[in-house]
Amino acid sequence: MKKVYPFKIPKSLHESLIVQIDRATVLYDKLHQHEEVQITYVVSGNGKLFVADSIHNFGPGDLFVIPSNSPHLFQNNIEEGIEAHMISLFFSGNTVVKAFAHFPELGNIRSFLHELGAGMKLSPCPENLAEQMQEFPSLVPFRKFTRFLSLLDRLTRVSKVPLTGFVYPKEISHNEGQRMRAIFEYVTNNFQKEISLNDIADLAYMTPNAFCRFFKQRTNKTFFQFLIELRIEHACQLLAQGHDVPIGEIAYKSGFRSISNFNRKFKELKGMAPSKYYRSMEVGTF
DNA sequence: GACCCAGCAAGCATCTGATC
DNA sequence: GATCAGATGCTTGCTGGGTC
Repeated sequence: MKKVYPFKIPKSLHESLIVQIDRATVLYDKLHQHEEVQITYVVSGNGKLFVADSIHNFGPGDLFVIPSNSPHLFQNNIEEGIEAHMISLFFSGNTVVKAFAHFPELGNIRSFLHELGAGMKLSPCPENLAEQMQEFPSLVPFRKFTRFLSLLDRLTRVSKVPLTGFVYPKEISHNEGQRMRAIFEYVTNNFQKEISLNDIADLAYMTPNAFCRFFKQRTNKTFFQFLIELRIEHACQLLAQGHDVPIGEIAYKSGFRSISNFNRKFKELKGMAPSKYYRSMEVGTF
């Protein structure tokens, strides 16, 4: 098995803020974590973002704030062949909180970073924030820093959607990381097929019972809860694409073998039936 | 008539607590 | 991390009602 995390953001001695542009059809495809807080704006591309115990669809105009040491992975939708274009900022949350400690004027930003635990999503991101993110790569260091302050200030005032209900308490060990990565990789590549607990436990070199415990301890949800969420997110993507595909076919393509079970799970997670979700996408209420 | 959705019951897979 | 037993809850298949 290949070696992966923990990830280290390359940073020079003269920079506290890293701006990174990613342009690729296949993004960095390993579940990873790093000490730096990550703010990512999606210019183009779409796919799935895995953060800790949660899965989110991403698309153009979305902005994500991923907290320190939160395991995550952006997976671009290769089937559509659209290149993903993302602009990301990385910075040490602890350093910023400490540096701002003596400036009462920055109290709101300090509290914001302190309470960032679950991360956040802005979908779609307000236009002024989107413009700010796209300007970052062309700014000189000083302007980059002042713009960064302004960005954080704006983020404290927008309405946010938390990314996850589970805050990772610590860094994952290397062995645990390899296991979790193998599990995520297998599931994301095979969720449309039937996956048994035995299959996935074998993959982790564990008994089914030990695997259930291992997975729950590290994600705060059962393996099948995770799998169902992944399948429902995929179904949402298919529904959002329109094309008048029957609900039954979408259920099948998302890995469900029974429409009634698909309907039930969909409603549990999205609060509405699949057909209602499809209609709401058509009239643009999302 | 076709499709979608929800309710129900049975069987089975999965989860959990206790213990080693 | 493994084993065991009991509890829990998930899946499946069937049915009937609603909507277009």
